[in-house]
Amino acid sequence: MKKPVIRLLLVDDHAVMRAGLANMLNANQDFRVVADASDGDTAIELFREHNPDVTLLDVMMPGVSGTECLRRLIVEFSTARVLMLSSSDADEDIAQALDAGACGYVTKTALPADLIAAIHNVHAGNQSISTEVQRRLAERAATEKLSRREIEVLHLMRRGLSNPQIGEQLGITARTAKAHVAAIIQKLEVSDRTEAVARGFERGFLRP
Amino acid sequence: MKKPVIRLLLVDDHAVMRAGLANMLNANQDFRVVADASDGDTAIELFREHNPDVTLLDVMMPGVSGTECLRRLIVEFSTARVLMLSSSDADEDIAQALDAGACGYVTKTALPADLIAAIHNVHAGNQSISTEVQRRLAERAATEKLSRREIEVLHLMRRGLSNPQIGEQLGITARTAKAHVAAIIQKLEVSDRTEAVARGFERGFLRP
DNA sequence: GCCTCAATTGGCCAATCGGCCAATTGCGAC
DNA sequence: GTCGCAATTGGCCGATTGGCCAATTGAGGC
Repeated sequence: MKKPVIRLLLVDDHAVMRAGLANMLNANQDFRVVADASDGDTAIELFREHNPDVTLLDVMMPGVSGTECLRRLIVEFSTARVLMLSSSDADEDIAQALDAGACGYVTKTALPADLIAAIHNVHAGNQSISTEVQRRLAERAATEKLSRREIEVLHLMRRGLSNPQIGEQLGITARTAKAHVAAIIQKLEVSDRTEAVARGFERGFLRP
Repeated sequence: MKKPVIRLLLVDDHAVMRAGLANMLNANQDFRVVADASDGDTAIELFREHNPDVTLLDVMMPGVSGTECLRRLIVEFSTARVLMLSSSDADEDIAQALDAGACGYVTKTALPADLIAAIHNVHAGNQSISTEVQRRLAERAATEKLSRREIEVLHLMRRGLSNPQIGEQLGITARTAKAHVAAIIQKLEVSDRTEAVARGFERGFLRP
């Protein structure tokens, strides 16, 4: 028994996925799933209780988002090793997760062997980011990112507000709102506000 | 052995999910996963080969969509029993799948026990639709649905085309394109084309 | 302390948008 | 065969949009 068992915490709102993962990982001698949660709050509680070696955390969750949950975990347990699992490959999700301190990012389309390798990697203290994810990150770095205010404006655009309405909502002039919209259109390299919103969904700034 | 084993085909582009499901379902005496596929074409081939009792089919797949795969299966094997598995709860997906002849629709947030019950249901020849899904369907029935042409126009709006450009693309007058856009805005109960596109993403007409 | 960048605001203009009126055609349903 | 609906097109008008010019302020980084 030179290899100690790696104790895992699973966090995913899809119960079927959790059960499936648990089954699969427990079948491997190297792992033992010690707890699983369907939401961020429960996840943090269970982390306190079990102090797992590696946490598998789904990015997309109702309520406390996966990324937000990650942030809170890192604040409380700076040594926590977290591997993000994601069905979304929106670059915004990836960047935010790694920014928040994730040790790795695996999309759910990855092969089981890749996932297992990633867990080992993360447990060993390395980063684990697939080439596909790295490509996405590079693509993102190439394009300008939106400022906080612009994200805010994008959310109002999505709800069908005109420039004057956006201004009113934010307590600024219609003219300024217009400037923000113009900046968004330019940065996202689109031709109008409608395509900007569409791009917002593609990039992960906006959620269905 | 009064209960014959239910032979299953799994179709999901997420390898991790497939492996997990297979593990979980094979652990149950009632089921045996006889094959699994990561895309629609392979799924149809494997169906021909194994003729499974029930097929679990993911809605969201790259290439041939889950719903399209379902349609083809039904054409070739009219008696095929297919249970749709979905991480999306967009009403458009649900309606299309059931329209195409799915025997049931289970979201991935369902409990494993619910999934198992659903498989039994479908195998017995019943429909299996969760109350949550039924609620969504009712909500959808309440609002008007878009015509084929309008869906087409919505896709062009999403790409940032103006009314004249949409007209050109479709070989119709700018004025007609405008009429379609107006119809879309009215049916989706939104205030402009931008919000219409956002709603398109929410409802499932558009994909990130 | 300086410097960059986000946020803010102004005017001007052609193009586009959304809403209102009304009309014809053709296909599938009952 | 008739009904309903989708698709098509027209004109008109006020509001909104996006692009272009330029400027000030304040916060955070080096």
